[in-house]
Amino acid sequence: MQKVTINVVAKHAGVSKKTVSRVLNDEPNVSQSTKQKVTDAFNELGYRPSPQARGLATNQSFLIGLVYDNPNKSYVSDIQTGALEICDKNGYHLLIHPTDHESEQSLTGIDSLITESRLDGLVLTPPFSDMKSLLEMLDSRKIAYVRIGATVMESDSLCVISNDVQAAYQMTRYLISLGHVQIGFIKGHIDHNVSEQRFQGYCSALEEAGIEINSDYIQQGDFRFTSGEDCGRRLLGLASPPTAIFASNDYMAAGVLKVASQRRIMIPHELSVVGFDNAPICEYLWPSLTTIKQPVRAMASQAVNILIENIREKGSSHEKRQLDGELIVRESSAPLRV
Amino acid sequence: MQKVTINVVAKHAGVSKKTVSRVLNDEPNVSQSTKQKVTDAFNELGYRPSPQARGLATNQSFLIGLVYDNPNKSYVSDIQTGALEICDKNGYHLLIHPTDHESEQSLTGIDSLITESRLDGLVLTPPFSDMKSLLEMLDSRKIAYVRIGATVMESDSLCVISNDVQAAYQMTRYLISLGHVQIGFIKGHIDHNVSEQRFQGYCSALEEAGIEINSDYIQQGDFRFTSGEDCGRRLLGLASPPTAIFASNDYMAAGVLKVASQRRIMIPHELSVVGFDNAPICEYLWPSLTTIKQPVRAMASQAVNILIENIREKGSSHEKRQLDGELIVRESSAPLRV
DNA sequence: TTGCTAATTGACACCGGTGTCAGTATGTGC
DNA sequence: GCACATACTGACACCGGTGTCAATTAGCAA
Repeated sequence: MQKVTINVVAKHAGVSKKTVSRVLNDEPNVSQSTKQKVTDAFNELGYRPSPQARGLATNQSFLIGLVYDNPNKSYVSDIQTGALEICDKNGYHLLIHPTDHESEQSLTGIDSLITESRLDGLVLTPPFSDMKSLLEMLDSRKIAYVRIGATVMESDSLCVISNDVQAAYQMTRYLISLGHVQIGFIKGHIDHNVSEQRFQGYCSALEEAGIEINSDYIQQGDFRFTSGEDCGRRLLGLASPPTAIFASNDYMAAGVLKVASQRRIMIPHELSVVGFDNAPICEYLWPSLTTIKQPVRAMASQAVNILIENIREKGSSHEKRQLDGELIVRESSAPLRV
Repeated sequence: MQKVTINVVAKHAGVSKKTVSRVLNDEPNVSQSTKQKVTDAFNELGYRPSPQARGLATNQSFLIGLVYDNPNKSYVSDIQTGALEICDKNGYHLLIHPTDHESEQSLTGIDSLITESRLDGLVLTPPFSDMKSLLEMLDSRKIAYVRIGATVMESDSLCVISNDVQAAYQMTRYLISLGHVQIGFIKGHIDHNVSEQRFQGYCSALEEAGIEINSDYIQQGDFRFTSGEDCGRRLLGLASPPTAIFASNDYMAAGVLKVASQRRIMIPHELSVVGFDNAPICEYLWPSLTTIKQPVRAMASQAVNILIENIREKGSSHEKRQLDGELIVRESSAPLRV
């Protein structure tokens, strides 16, 4: 069984290889009858065009790079799944590129990834979505890219973001609807723009409900488990502690759960604790964690979708899309006990 | 700034493109002076050879596929990290291919991945490592592959495995050393060969210590959180419950923790609970979980290492490697209270 | 039927590298 | 000095597709 090349197909169908190429690419000006002959030959021979040769001729690689630096393995996995789904559908492949965003080499690493692999496009996740030097490099090299979860807007780039303000607002309203008034909040890492957005959602829900914002109830965390413990300890140590705590992510919420458990505080009866992100731990904690599920996977697939569209149309579109999060109620939240 | 091809380099260095190619591939029979000229040209022009063209000429793709179907995102992430590390070092790229091992299409999916992307090699993770139909297909198509965590041995294939028997033995010995004699065990999914291996390790440690194996203490789980709950409930409901429970993975151990917590059983003072795998939840649970850390990442990098070696040497080696796990002691285990 | 436009097809160069092989330069033993 | 092996080097075809452009065929009005 020798290799089935375009020449073999052409001979088999009795046409020139250029005509085979035309059928392959759905080009116009091919008669129905020849098209049929060629298609039959495809099937009979089990022909698969070589992406290498194709790429060499068209200066494409059918490769899309995914850049990330996220310790949250679940997030990365969801992003990959969403991206792959669309890549597969369109005959593209995904090259994953985890890299340390604080390292000097991350930029040159991405640079050489592009030149070496001849990437057709790049998917950026936070914090790369907002990394100015990177965006400038990509712009100057005219590489197509799409930014996921970017907070700094630029008019001429593709972008898919989640509505964190709205999600945090929704969560806070939910807690209020349970009767809570004393609601603590643990902020995320100060460098991450989403931290501010989530805090904003919290604030606007309180304001809307006419609840005064108590600065004692607001603690600065950094998205890590241990910071959740610290902030939880401070909140629960207050003279008049909150009856509900909203942590900006699930790991910090888990930290609060631990502290509460150590102090024999019954959750959710004495205290409601909620998180953000729907990390896998939510289900394995006891009690399981009420949280916001981010449309991570959907964001990734939409991102790749508009990226591929953009590649095909040579950068004509500048689409931006925004997706909403979803409230997932589990065991860690309950109505306020009167 | 036009594209820097091999022709440009050749002109710049004043040699033929073939000579440039020789330097590129470290071929013999190039004089020191020419080599220097060409190398200088490389640097001055920032030349990067096109993998597409190279691949077209040599019938290689410099692409390695990674096949998996594992709901454990942390495991997948570690595998990817380990594999990528070595790929990068050797100028290969990794194509990830998650697929449902129970689906009929998984086999054809892998098949078309190979033909379409012209993969140079494949890394298989469980359960694909032991999927006979897949291995036969790869053998007949003469695709190089390496199996991670395979349990069925075949003499002529590359293989990297972990020593689960030894790890489970080590864990059980640790519990015994704490003074425990009544040690419960929750078996893993009956279809996974590692389940039996872990159970074996448990048994042999007990035997060695002269502790009789009590069949009441052995429960059949399926690696899932809920099965951990069920088995935990049964074990703790015994007239003479165990003082330590060894679950075959961390999720089931988390289930036991939940049940214990609901029953107000103090861990680790009244009951030691240990898991296996070192999943991320170990650190976020309270108390944090004593477990076995599998050398997942190292296994992946070694796998890719021997795979690439094999590709280069045209399948001459049939190496097998075995790596040991590591006991990680956290808060969930303590000496038996007398 | 003729003339003209539009649709269809194929010859051939080219993408950017590598393999083959023949040609030239260099070194060695006599 | 010569014969010969050995070290370098480059011309050219080729990998498997696509782009260009010219040639052929078909369709249709006059």
